[in-house]
Amino acid sequence: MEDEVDRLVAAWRRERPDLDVEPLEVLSRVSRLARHLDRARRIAFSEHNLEPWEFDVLTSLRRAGAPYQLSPGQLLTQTLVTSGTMTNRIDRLTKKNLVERLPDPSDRRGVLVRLTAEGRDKADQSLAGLLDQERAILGELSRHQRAELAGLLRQLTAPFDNIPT
Amino acid sequence: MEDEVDRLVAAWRRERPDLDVEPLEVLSRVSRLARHLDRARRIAFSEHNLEPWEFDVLTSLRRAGAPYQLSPGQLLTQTLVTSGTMTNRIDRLTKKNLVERLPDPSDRRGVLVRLTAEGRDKADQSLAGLLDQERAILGELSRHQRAELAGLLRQLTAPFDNIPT
DNA sequence: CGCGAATATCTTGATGTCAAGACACTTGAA
DNA sequence: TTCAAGTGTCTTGACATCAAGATATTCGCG
Repeated sequence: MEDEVDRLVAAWRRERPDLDVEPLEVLSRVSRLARHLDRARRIAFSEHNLEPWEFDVLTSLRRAGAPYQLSPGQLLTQTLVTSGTMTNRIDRLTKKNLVERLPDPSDRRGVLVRLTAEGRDKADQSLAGLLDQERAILGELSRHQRAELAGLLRQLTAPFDNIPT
Repeated sequence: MEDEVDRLVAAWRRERPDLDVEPLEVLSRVSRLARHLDRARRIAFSEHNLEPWEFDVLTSLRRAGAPYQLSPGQLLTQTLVTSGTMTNRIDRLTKKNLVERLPDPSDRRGVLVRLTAEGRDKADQSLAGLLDQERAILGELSRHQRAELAGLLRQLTAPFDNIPT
C-alpha cells in the first residue's frame, strides 16, 4: 500500500529530478511515524489523565528499579529533552505528588528524583496500556519482520546514543 | 552495537518480567530516532536561519509544483499539525515574505497559500542541505538495507496515512 | 593545597503547539 | 428553495519546550 511519503518522494522526483531524494524514503517515514505515534499516545493516555511527557518521566524512574530514583541528568539522557524542560517537568510532577526531590547525599550540587507510591502505580498501569496499543499498531508485521526492523533501526540510533553530543 | 533502547528493554524485563515488552524494540526506537533527527535538523537549519517548521511548510509548497500553492487544509495533512498551528505558521511566514495568502477563487471559505520567489529559493537551498545530512546518517546502511527499512516502515505508516482520523 | 575548568541543576524570556470552539461558507436532501 | 449538517479556516487561552546563561559544587592538575 502507498503512503504519504511515496507521494512526497514522487513529487520531488518530478520537481527536482536533479536531486537524489532516496534518503527521504527512510527518514521522512521515521519522522512522520513518530508524529502519528505521539498523537495516538496522547489520545490513549488522556483516558487515564496522563500526558505523554509524564509517562516518559515516570516510566524512566520505574525502570530504574527500587528505590525508583534517578538524577535529573540521568533523566535527560533517557528522555532527550533539555535541562530546563526537565526542571519544569519535575516541578509539575512534584506538585501532583507523583515524584519527590531529595538531595543527593554524595554530591551537594545534585538532586535525586524519586517516584512516590502513587507515581509508581501510575507508571505500571499506563505501561500495560501503551503496550496494548503498540501491539495493535505492529499487528501488520510478522515476528520476523519486527526483529528485522528493530535491528535496522538500532543501527541508526546506536551512533546517537553512544557518541553523545 | 547496543543502543539506549536495548538498555531500556533489558530494564523492563528485569522489573516487569510478567509483561511482553517486545513492541518497544521497534516503536521506542522510532520515537527516539525522530527526536535525534529533530535535533540534528534544528542545528543544521540554524546555519541558514531556518526553523524545522519553516522547512516543512516551504517544502510542502515547493513540492506541489508551479504555481506553488496549497490550501491550509492540504498543508495540515502533509505536516501533521493542528489547524491553529498552521494558521500561526502561515502568519509568521507571511511576515517574513516567504509565502502569501490568496483567496480561493472556487470556495469563498477557503484560502490558498503561495510561495514567494524568496520562499522558493529558501526551500530549494535547504532541501539540498537536508539530504546531505540524511545521507550521512544513513551511511551505515547498505542500499539493500535502506530499501528493506523503507518497506517495513511503509507498512506501519500506510494505515495512518490512508485511514485518516 | 589551591585554583581554574568541568559538572549539575535551575532560571529566564521568547516562542511554538495544542484543544476547543467560533465563524463563514457550501452542500445535499426534501 | 430552504435549511440543517458538513467543511475550511481562524481565534483564544493554557501550557510545554528550547536556548542561553546563572549559580553552586566538585574535580584535577600543578
